[in-house]
Amino acid sequence: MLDIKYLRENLEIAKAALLKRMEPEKLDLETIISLDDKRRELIKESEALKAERNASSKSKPDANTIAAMKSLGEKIKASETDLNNLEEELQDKLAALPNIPADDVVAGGKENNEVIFTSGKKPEFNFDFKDHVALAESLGVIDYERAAKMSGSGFWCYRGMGALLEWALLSYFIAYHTSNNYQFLIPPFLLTEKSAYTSGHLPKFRDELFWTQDKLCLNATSEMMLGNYHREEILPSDKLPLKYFAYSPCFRREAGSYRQEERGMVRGHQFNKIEMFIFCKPEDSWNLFDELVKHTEALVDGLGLHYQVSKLAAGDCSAAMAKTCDLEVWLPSMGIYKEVSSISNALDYQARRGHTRFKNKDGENIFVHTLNASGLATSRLLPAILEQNQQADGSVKIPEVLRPYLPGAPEFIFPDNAKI
RNA sequence: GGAGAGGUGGCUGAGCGGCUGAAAGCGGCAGGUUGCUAACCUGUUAUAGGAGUUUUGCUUCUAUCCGGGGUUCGAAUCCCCGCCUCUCCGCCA
Repeated sequence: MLDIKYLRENLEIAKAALLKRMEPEKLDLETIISLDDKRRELIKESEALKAERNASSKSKPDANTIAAMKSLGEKIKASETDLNNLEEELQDKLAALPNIPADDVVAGGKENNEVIFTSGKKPEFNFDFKDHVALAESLGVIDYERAAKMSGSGFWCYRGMGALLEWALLSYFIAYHTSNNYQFLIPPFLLTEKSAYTSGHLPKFRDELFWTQDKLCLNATSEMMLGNYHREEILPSDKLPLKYFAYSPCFRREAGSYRQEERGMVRGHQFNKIEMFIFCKPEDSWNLFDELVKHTEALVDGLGLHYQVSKLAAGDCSAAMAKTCDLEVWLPSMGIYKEVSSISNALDYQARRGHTRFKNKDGENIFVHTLNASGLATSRLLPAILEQNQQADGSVKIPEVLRPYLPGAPEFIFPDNAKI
């Protein structure tokens, strides 16, 4: 959420910046400001009435005063109702505004995304290469059919070497983040509606979430959890920045999104992800943003995959974020790069919603900045590893960093002709 | 799922429907005392939002005792609903 005071004082700057990501006809800051003007008037009015009441309630009033206060009480109630309605309207309008894009974020949508870094080269195959679905089938690492039988479409079951490889990836990430002094959290995988609002995923993604009969929803990214971790807290300033990473499965309905381009594990209802999350002082957030980009790059470099990093245009960043970079791995069978990590700086936008603050030198409570980055989502890495590392004989070379986490530290996965 | 107990400032913990933003203690901060430390003494000590102002300080008002409603001229205090914590019983692939 943006700061109404900031908007009042920097109307033109804010407007210009927001237009980088919004349609002009959808941006109406003037209405918001005038609602706030009205809100201030009502506060003045209602507080004057209350002051009057408080003045005569300091001691026992006489009969006349009691009669007068009775009608005053009704006025107060009416004025409070007006104020509440108005505040709700203002909050809704304010909450619907996206974050102000950072200065170096260009205007427009996806088409203006800019590749800022490329690592490695597209692998070339002098044989008929397979896509990851075919590879997973012949290697016996993923069981799509039985997963569909158990859970319906959009799920898969890791099997044997596939399950071990998935676990190895997670272990590799965990070891990496731990060595960088990020603290490991395994959060609950169900969260309350309030938490989903605070994280900014509601109301927008209501239909994308799975809901339980207890009005809890399944975690769709642990960013939802981590953003709430220090909700309504004043963090000790000497403990900042607080660096966390969390593991969680992520559940998404992905209603109606199936396309040929998203076969296999590229998009599903459940996948594993490790998420980095930082709470920091405002002056540190852009340095930490760069740090997060470096960490995600280092993880993919370690796996030896070809990838690119894109800086997203304003319209393609999620609403809470001032700037986002995506790290995308190359999927040869599709001829495209697919996102495995999204690195974002929310500035104080999320913290304002969650009331996460710290005390600065002058004793003032200031909203922290929050950043998050996947580190990483496995469901597109495994396809990239299978496809980019496939050999002429149908085997797949296992990235060296993962071998220590696999029994016998194997160099290759071979087709499994004995599977049932 | 059933029965009960509870939730008050940074912490412990009082609290009678009105003079209680809230006693007392602890802690924190500033100062004093003091060879040093400890002890002691004095003062100070929440957050948010309005308004004013000689505008970075100060004045003033309002709200906040888990949250939301209600009763009342007036609620930390009484009533209802919810959330959370604890105890006991039941259930538990």
